[in-house]
Amino acid sequence: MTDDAQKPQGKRERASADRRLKIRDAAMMCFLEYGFHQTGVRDIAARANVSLGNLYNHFPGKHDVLVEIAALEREELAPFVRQLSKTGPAVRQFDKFVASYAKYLSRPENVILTIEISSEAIRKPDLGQLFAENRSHLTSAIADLLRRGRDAQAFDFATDPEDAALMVLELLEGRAYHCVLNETKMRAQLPGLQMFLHAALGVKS
Amino acid sequence: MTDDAQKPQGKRERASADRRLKIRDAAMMCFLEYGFHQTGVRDIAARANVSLGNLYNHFPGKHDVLVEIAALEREELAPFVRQLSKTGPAVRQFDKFVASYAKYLSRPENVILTIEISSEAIRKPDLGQLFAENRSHLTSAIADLLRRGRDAQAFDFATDPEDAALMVLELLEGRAYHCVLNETKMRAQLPGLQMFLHAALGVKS
DNA sequence: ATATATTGAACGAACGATTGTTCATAATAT
DNA sequence: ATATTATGAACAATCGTTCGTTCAATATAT
Repeated sequence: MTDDAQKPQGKRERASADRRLKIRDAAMMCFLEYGFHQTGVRDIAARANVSLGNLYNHFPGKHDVLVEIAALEREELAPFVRQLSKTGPAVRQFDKFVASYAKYLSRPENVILTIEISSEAIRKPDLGQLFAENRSHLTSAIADLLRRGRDAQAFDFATDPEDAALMVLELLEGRAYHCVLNETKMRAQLPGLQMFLHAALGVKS
Repeated sequence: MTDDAQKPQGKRERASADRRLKIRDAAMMCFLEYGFHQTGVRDIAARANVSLGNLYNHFPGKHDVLVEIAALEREELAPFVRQLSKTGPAVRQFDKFVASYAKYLSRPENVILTIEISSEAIRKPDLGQLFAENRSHLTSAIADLLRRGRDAQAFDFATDPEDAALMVLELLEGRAYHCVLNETKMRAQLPGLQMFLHAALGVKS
């Protein structure tokens, strides 16, 4: 009868999960605004309207909150992977991916959080691995598409597809980062980017 | 008679300048090993064999030490700018630049320090500007070379040269960063990178 | 159905360590 | 003698984390 009949959760578990999300989101906003190391655990708790001690009931420590955010990023990347593995004309699909991922990267918060995570990942192996895995899902999906396109002679490039996929991604992210720092529009960069990529991948035009 | 006759410095000024360098280098090592925010001022002073208070005689604060390091990076980039503006066959010159800059980026300390600086630059305008200027010297030098090469029909690309130069740089740095995180050799990536860039810039082969 | 026991979320004071910076004092070069 | 540099103790603030405690929700026994 009650609405929690569908999901086998008690009031308690549900509330707890909500709190976790609230803390995670508050932390995201803080890390975004101040940076990871400039954010205190108290800042997160305050923004989440949660007591300091309670935060530690939901997370072992500050570091783990960032890990949770990195894991969230993985979920946000999943739709792009799915989109890439659809069937269809390779070039058209590639272009759609580039455009949509560029749009995703045009939101500064996505770029800044990625930088924050990746800079922390240098010295924190667990974050590093999570980050690398996130990335590798995307690149292998791109690589598959490139291979398929090359087999169908829609692409013509000599580089190893896996390498090429990495470079496509690095190019996209590099431009996005550049746009954030210089406060320019990512959208304005898209045509040039597309041309550059088409040339690099040998798209017939 | 004395060797400091050439440079009009007293013993004192010279010693002071040396101290400054020692502090700067010690800070570099610390930032490299622990990261900027994980490094305490005391760590820097200790590694430089300098008292805590004395460090503040040479630098207004911790932030300014990082600025000094960013300024050093500018000097390290200058040779590449000079190399780029030499005369000679455009493609050959471009390849030499890519190879030598890739070699520079193959040293992890260069990459990590750049990340450390750029991540701090997001929220510190002065660092951001310094960083952007460093970068723009390089890109405009690359852009000039690309323009020259295209005029001589050694290159064939449709993108705006300034944009193309940025993308070349982002690609190089992106790959370098990737190599640091995954602990792979930058040298192994160079051939694929060269091919990719040649295709993108329409180098006849 | 009612009473009792168990659980774990919520809280904020308290902890010890460390932060970046300042300052009075001592040493030293000019 | 004077001006500059070197020193480390002292400062206030903040750090991430732990603590004992309260209390509401759940599970169990009656």
